[in-house]
Amino acid sequence: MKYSNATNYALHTMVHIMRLPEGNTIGVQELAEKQKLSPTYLSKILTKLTKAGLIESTPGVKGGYTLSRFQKDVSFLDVINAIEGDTNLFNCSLHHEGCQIEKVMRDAEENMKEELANQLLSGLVERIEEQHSKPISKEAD
Amino acid sequence: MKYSNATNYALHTMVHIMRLPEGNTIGVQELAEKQKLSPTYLSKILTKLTKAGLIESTPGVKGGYTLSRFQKDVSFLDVINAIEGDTNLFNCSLHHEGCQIEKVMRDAEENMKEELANQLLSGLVERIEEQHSKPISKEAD
DNA sequence: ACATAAAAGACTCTAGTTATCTTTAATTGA
DNA sequence: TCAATTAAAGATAACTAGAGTCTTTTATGT
Repeated sequence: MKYSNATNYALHTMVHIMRLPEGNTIGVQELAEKQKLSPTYLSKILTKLTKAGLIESTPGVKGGYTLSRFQKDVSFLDVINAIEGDTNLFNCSLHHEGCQIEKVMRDAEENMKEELANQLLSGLVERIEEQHSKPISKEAD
Repeated sequence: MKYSNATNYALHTMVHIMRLPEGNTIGVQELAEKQKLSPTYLSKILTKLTKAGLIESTPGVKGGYTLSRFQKDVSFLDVINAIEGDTNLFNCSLHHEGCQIEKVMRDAEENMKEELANQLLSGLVERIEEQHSKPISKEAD
């Protein structure tokens, strides 16, 4: 029971794209290098993010990826759902209605998701840039 | 990304054991029947619960499983940790220190685990028995 | 010692994740 | 219009974790 690597990469990639100068696009090649992934693999992740409307893609010579002009406030949950899909962590094995166990599990899960929905990538980026502007610090996002 | 079936079975099994008359033991055969599992498979789950100290086991003729005399207040998280192990849902793929993404993910996860730690099986059992004492209700725990 | 029941070990099967490689489709610029 | 570029899609392979079975061993009570 772990979040997939893809979700991990997706979050880092989103941060990377958000830190680009306004309006800039970036290709999968360059993004892949930073995380030491094969471009084709990262490409699939980027396609998912695109389909979820978190970023926009344009093929062709001056193409690449950029932030979506529409969805401004992207949350952690948005990214997670884009990659993993919107699913429940727990489903009662007995498939009956009104399972009290399932209810408790779902409530707890909701606590986590609520927090993940409240946490915006914009806030994260702010903290990262702040961190980088401090005296001694390594590249870490 | 889902809780394992084993966790599911473990929770249902714990409820079953807790609902036994005080001091009673129950064998893996009978427990397995209720959930339509093979005894050997459920046995592994029960062994994990035993090693975690949530239940006690005695082999031999009048043996079986019973609640632990020591750990009285078993939480959902206790059961989950017994089966899945105490691990994190998210580990930064870049393996660097102070990853802000990891921090957010861990905080959110903590929200869920806190709730799971607060939710005791005893409370759950109470609600189930209450549910069963009402006019129209199906067997559902 | 014998019957019973849990524990441990070896093993299979399956599904999902993690990739890679190749082909196709869309866009730009000459 | 044609060539270069870049994303998207498809097929496939390798790996891993989870799910489950079967067999053997260990512990307990009569």
